[in-house]
Amino acid sequence: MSEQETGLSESLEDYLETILALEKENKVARVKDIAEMMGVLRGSVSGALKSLGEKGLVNYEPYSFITLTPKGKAIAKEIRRRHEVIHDFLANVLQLDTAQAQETACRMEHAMNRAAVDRLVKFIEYIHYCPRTGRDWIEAFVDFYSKTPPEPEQCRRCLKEWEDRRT
Amino acid sequence: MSEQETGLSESLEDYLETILALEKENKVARVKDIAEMMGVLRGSVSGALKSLGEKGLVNYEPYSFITLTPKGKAIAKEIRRRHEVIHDFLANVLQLDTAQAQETACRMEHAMNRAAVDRLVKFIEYIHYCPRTGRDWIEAFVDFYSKTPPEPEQCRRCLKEWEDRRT
DNA sequence: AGAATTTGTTTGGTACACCAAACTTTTAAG
DNA sequence: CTTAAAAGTTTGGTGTACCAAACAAATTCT
Repeated sequence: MSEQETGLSESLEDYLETILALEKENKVARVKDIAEMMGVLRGSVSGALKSLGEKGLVNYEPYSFITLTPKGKAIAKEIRRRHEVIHDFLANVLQLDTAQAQETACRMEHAMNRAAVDRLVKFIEYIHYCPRTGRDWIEAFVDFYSKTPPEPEQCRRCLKEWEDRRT
Repeated sequence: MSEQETGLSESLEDYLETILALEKENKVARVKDIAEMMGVLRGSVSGALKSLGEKGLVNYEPYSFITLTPKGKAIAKEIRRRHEVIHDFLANVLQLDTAQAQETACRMEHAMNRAAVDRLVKFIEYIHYCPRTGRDWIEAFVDFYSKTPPEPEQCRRCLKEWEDRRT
């Protein structure tokens, strides 16, 4: 269970994402670093790599360095993109703190497929694109969730502007 | 792995949610109905119920009808709330079709904790609360993602209104 | 009530994902 | 170049979640 378009388990998706990050950081991923970054033991990594190797997603010979195959890299990048988009939404729209956003994005990235993430991208773009929204709009949102209820004063003003505009 | 504040696996969270739905629909949950609704065999349900029983979340004696304990019901309602909020966002804000929204919400409900869902609620409220957003704003969003790029005409007008308003 | 059907349980087995720890290979130091 | 350390692998074991199918209890039908 719990795949999402990739046909991979959440766990294997996480391995690919981690390997992609390490490939960029160093040139190559080492078992030890994967293990550390994911908080598992080295033995678990070996098992996962064997599985990813059989699926043609990593180039893996025992005791060799690890790199992603083109197919593996494509999936890894897709997962990373999901993560980044979701994190952006959580941190910059919902204004969750970075740690929360990071953690939650890690879980959500396995739950949303391409179509959903694409739509979320459009949504975020839209917020920043339409001039009546943008930065100010997010700030108003912060106001909205931090003060309950919102100030009637400001609401009346906003509502009047709204009326003016549409007549 | 893969719990979220409840200390339960995704699977057990799903069982609770299903039992809650069946309790409302009928008076009581039957193993057969749980199995059908979740797409598993009856044997799997028995196992899950034993586990939920030991955790004090369902009242369960072999061959008896199944009801949630207060503790179980509280968790089930929390999960259901997450599902509903997320579905609302996906369907009515992102405008994903119902099936997509339903499916994705089913997975996301295990990935978002209370704080994140609460903030999402605030966000949705905000969209519908502030008069400069609301229904019209979602419609403009639909425009935004269906036509690419958006019509410059409408943008100029919108931008002018924006300028007028802030001076 | 007694047989047939439905519903629920149990058992044995699979797959996944991990750990612990023994083991092997590679790398680094002396 | 030999040995110590580090890195990687393997094996056996755990827990979860499921299926398949034999089994038991409860319902329903007659």
